[in-house]
Amino acid sequence: MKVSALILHLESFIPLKQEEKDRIEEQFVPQTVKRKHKLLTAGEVCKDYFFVVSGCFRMFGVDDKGFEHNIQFASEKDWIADIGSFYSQKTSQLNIEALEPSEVLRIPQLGLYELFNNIPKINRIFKVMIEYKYIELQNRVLQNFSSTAEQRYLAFLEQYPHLKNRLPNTQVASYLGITPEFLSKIRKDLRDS
Amino acid sequence: MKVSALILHLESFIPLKQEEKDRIEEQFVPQTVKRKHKLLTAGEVCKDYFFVVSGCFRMFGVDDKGFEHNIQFASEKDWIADIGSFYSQKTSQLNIEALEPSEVLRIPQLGLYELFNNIPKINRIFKVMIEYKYIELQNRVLQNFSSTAEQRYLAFLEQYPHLKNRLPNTQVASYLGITPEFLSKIRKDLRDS
DNA sequence: CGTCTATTTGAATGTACTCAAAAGCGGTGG
DNA sequence: CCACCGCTTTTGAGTACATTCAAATAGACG
Repeated sequence: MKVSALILHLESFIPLKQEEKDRIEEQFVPQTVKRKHKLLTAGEVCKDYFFVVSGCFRMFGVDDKGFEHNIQFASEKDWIADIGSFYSQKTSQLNIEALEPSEVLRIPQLGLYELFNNIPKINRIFKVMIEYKYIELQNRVLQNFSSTAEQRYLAFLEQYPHLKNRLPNTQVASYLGITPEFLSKIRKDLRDS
Repeated sequence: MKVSALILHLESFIPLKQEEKDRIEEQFVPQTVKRKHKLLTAGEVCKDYFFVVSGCFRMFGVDDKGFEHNIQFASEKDWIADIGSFYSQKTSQLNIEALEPSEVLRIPQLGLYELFNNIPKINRIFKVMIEYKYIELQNRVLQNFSSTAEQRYLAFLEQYPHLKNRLPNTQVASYLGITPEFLSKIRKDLRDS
């Protein structure tokens, strides 16, 4: 049952009453996503928040030269949405795309607001979740400034061991902010040493 | 009165009852901070959250070569803390330092938790605040990947006009992730063109 | 007024990118 | 089961963006 993964995840933050669980389950819609299919396309408004039950996604932007830059990956038990677009209901500059066949639980804006208004715990859980994500991003900014591409690659392997054998290197390179060619050279150097 | 700046700021998110305002004011301690004085030093635990009433701060990390990297600035009506350290009560790797003579309102961990537990609105306000900061950071990551130092400098000037004539260029360079020398060359090129 | 810090400038260097091309790998259809 | 296609990975040569180091100049604060 897909929804149980979500409830399990939420309860790892704060235990929920049965009545609360029921109300939460009501708002989520299960969805199967094919590889390369997009949950969000730049130019659209991000109307839903997604909880990843299985599979893997990337969120990326495209610069003026047409190059894609991965901002984050999301796999099992992770959340993904362009929260800037979601809360403002302005068009998004970002894309969310499945890197594998995946299953998600989708909650539309109104459904989530319903939960925020009626279940205070959900507010607290979402506050804590975004705090974690904020800390992660902050570390990433700091790391991008203070270390070489090779050090960042090694740090990525340590921090996301469950992703390293699952993603093509071109996706990892895009996440690290380097070209696939350069990542290939880094990997060669690491093998040789 | 220092505290009124805080209440005004909070009410820009959600209106508060007089009773709530009183409870909030109780928890904050006004503090004057001299230039170059630190609110947080790497190696300590971040025990307080700060609201900046006047002045300006930088938060920075130091890499293994001893170079400082500015993660964020905080001036009037902004909040600053190493939230990773604050919530986990583990030692921080970051420093928070006044760039100008400043005034802050300090709230200790217990005081903030008291507010979180007794005033649900405060939870929602802090959730929204961190969401804004998250979006800002995300844009910064994307920009660092997709544009040159010159473009990032121009974007910085546009995004933080109130800071541009207030900060030494070495601080701006550290925020942009470049050397002061290179920023100087960028500024020269912009003047010449 | 002196000291300390910030800014500018230049030459040599390094890290990562561009472009091009070849080799590898996995899946699909005949 | 093999051949082919698309996509990823590797390799190399030349280049660009940004750094390092050093030194001169300018500014700011006490």
